[in-house]
Amino acid sequence: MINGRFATVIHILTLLGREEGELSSSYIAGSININPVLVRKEISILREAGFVTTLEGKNGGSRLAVAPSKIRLSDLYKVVYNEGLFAHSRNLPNQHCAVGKRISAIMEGLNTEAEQALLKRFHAITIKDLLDRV
Amino acid sequence: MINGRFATVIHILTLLGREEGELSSSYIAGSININPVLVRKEISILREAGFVTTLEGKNGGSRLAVAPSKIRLSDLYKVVYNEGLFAHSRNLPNQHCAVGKRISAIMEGLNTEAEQALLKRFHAITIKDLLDRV
DNA sequence: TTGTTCTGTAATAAAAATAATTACAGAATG
DNA sequence: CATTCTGTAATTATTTTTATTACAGAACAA
Repeated sequence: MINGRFATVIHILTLLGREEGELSSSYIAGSININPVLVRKEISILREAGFVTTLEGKNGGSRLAVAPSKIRLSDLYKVVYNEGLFAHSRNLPNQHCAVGKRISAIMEGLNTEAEQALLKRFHAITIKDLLDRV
Repeated sequence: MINGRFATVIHILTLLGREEGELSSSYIAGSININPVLVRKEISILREAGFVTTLEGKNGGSRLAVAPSKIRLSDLYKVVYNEGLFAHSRNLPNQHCAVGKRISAIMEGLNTEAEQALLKRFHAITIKDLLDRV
C-alpha cells in the first residue's frame, strides 16, 4: 500500500507550484495538517533530487527549482520508494520447502512487474496536471 | 506499499496448487514462517471468495476450489485490498487552503489510476504462472 | 549588533498498524 | 472419546509511522 510520504510530497509540490515566492515549512505543514519537521524532511529529499531550492533564515522557505510540467509522478515515486512497492516479509520463508525457497524471488519479480506498470502510468502525470485539477 | 497479506495469500495458494490433498494451517504457516492463526484468517477470506474449500476436524485442512489457471492476481488483489492502494492520510488536509481542500479528491483519482494500472498487469498473471516459476 | 524567524537534524515519545500468542468451542476421524 | 484439526475472539508484542522537543546555524531587519 502506498503510504503517506508519496501523498505528502505531491501535496508539497502542488503548493509550491501555485505560489511565486518561498513557502515556509510551517505554512506547508498547516495545509497538509502534519508536523513541520516531516515537511522539512521530505523537502530535504526533494532538494537533493533537484526539484526544489531552499532559502534559510528569516523569510526563508522553499520554491520549485523546475517547472511543474517537468516533475513527473514517476520521478517522485522513485524518490520516495527506494525500497520497492512490495514490503518483503520480515520472516524468511522456510527454505526447506520448495515453495518457500522460491517464493521470495517470485515476489521480487512480481514487485518489479507491478512497479513497472505503476511507473508507466505515473510517467504520464506531472505536477502541472495536478495543478490543473486543483 | 503493498503489505504482507498479499504475499501471504499468494504463498498459500501456490502451496495449495502443488498438492493433491488438504493442507493444514500449521503446515502452511511453517512454509511461510508466520503464525497459523494468520493463515486461517486469510484462508477464511479466500474461502468466502470461493478460491478454496476447507475440511474441519482431524486430518482437515484446505485445498483449491478452482484450477490454478483460473485464479488471477487481480482477483487476489481485490480480495485483500478492500480499502485501496493509497492509504488516505489520517489527518484531514486544511480545508481553508485551496490545495488542501482539493487534494483528497485528487489523491483519490490517482489511487484509481494507479490501481487500474496494477490490476491490468495482475489480470494477466495467475497462480498457475507462479507454479511454473517455482 | 542583536533579536526574530526561518531551516536542518538528531533524539525521543506517542500513536497506529501489523503480527504473534493464548484460549477455547466445535467438527471430523479413528 | 481422545486426538487433531478449524474458527474466532481477545490480548499482547513488535514494528512502523508520525509527532514532538530541542537546539545550532542562516538570513534578515531594526
